[in-house]
Parts: sequence; structure tokens; C-alpha cells
Amino acid sequence: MTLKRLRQILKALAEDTRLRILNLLYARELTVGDMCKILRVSQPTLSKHLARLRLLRIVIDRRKGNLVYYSLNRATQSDYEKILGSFLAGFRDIEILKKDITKLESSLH
Amino acid sequence: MTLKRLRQILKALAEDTRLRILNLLYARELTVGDMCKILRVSQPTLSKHLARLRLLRIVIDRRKGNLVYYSLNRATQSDYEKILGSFLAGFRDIEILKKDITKLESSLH
DNA sequence: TGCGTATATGCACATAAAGGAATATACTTG
DNA sequence: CAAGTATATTCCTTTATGTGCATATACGCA
Repeated sequence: MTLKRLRQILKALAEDTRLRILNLLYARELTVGDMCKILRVSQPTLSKHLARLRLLRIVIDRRKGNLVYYSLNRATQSDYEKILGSFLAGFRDIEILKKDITKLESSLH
Repeated sequence: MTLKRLRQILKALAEDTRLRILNLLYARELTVGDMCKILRVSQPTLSKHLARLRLLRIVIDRRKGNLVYYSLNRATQSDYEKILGSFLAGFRDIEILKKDITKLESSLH
């Protein structure tokens, strides 16, 4: 792990929408459309954030038909899960993140 | 803890100089001048980074004569130490951070 | 009070990054 | 192949931030 990579990961986390995305993906794999609905952000905006997380290999994507599923990249856990784990597990008391999960659970069957 | 505060803390951490500052302060209390020498950044630049960390109550300062000593704000541990702890304790394998500590130990008797 | 040292702040500039709107691409189905 | 749906990318504008340089402030000491 380099300082540069740590900084990049922190920067990637240091934004509301991306924090909320990761909070959701920490719960389960989701499509872009799923996240659009839950987070109520535009599709282009969401795609841009996902691209950023993908380039840093924080999340991975797989296409199935014309849907793209995103999930946390468990393969690079060693790098960022120390961070992400302590965050998302430890900060579930943040109101909006709790609400996002509630929405996730109720809106998707 | 709010999402806003989490984001602010992450943003504060997501910069090389500030990461290095916190890495040093994690080891011990230091003056602005100490950190200038170790990190080799200009005094105004350093002061600005310190001001940012101070405004977020991540660090605290105390004046003694014309020196200002900075240290981690242990009083708000509950907020950021989950993050900072896992970071700075967990990322001591980052080369430049190790070197900074070496410099700290050798330069300041 | 005047000077030197330590630290903070203001200004100017360059760069990064976020979001909206429009467009492009990938895939499915008829 | 045409049309529709899902997702990605581009362009543009605005805002945030990092740094250098100059200056201001705080303190100690003569």
C-alpha cells in the first residue's frame, strides 16, 4: 500500500454519494438502476461515481443482459477493507445511511 | 455522527500532507516548526493544513511562548479515532510515513 | 518600545472534481 | 434491422482546494 493509494481511496470515500453507494454495496450487489432509485441521484451522476470507484478497483462490475451489477471488490479487501470495514460497519448510526438501507430492503422485493 | 461530519473527516484525511501530519501527531505532540522541518513543506502551507484540521477539531493546539504545539484531539476520539486509529495504526507499512517517523525520532532528540 | 522569531492569514493562480444536459454505447426484443 | 431500455461518456459550468508569496499577528527579550 502506498501513500498515493491510501489518499486515492480516502478521496474516493470522501463524498456523500459515494459513501452512500458503498454503504449499499456493503449490504449487497446492486444494479445502477437500483441505486439510482434508492439514492435519488441522476443516472449519469451515479455512473460517474461508479466509474471512479471502479477505476480504483474498490468496486467491480459484471454485465448481465443490459443490466450492470456492481459489488464491492472483495479481492482487494486487504487494501481498503480496513478502512471501509471500520467505516461502514462502525458508522451505521448515520441517519441517511440507515435510511438508504431501509429503502434498499423495502424497495427491492 | 452525521454523514456530513464523516465526509469532512475523510476529506481532511484525503491529502498527502495532512496524512503525514496526522501520522506524526499520532506519535507525539509537535510544534509547527518541527513538522515543517520533517515534512519539508513551507510554513504557510503547513499552517493552513493545520487550521483545517483544527477547525474540524481533529487536532488541538496550545501556545507556549511563541511556539504552538499541536496534538491529536483525544477528546473527540469517538468521532474520528475509529477511522484514524485503523488508518494510522494499520498503515504504518507506507514507506513515506515510516520515513517521517524515523526523521521525527532522529531529528528531535 | 523596537526587534527577532514563530505562526497565521490574505490574495492570486492553477487544478480537480461534481452535477446537468446531451449524446453515445450495449443489449434485448420484435 | 428498428425501437426501447440500461448504462457510460462528453461537454460545460461552478465550486472547492492546494500552493507560493506577501503580509499580519503573537510573543519574548533587550
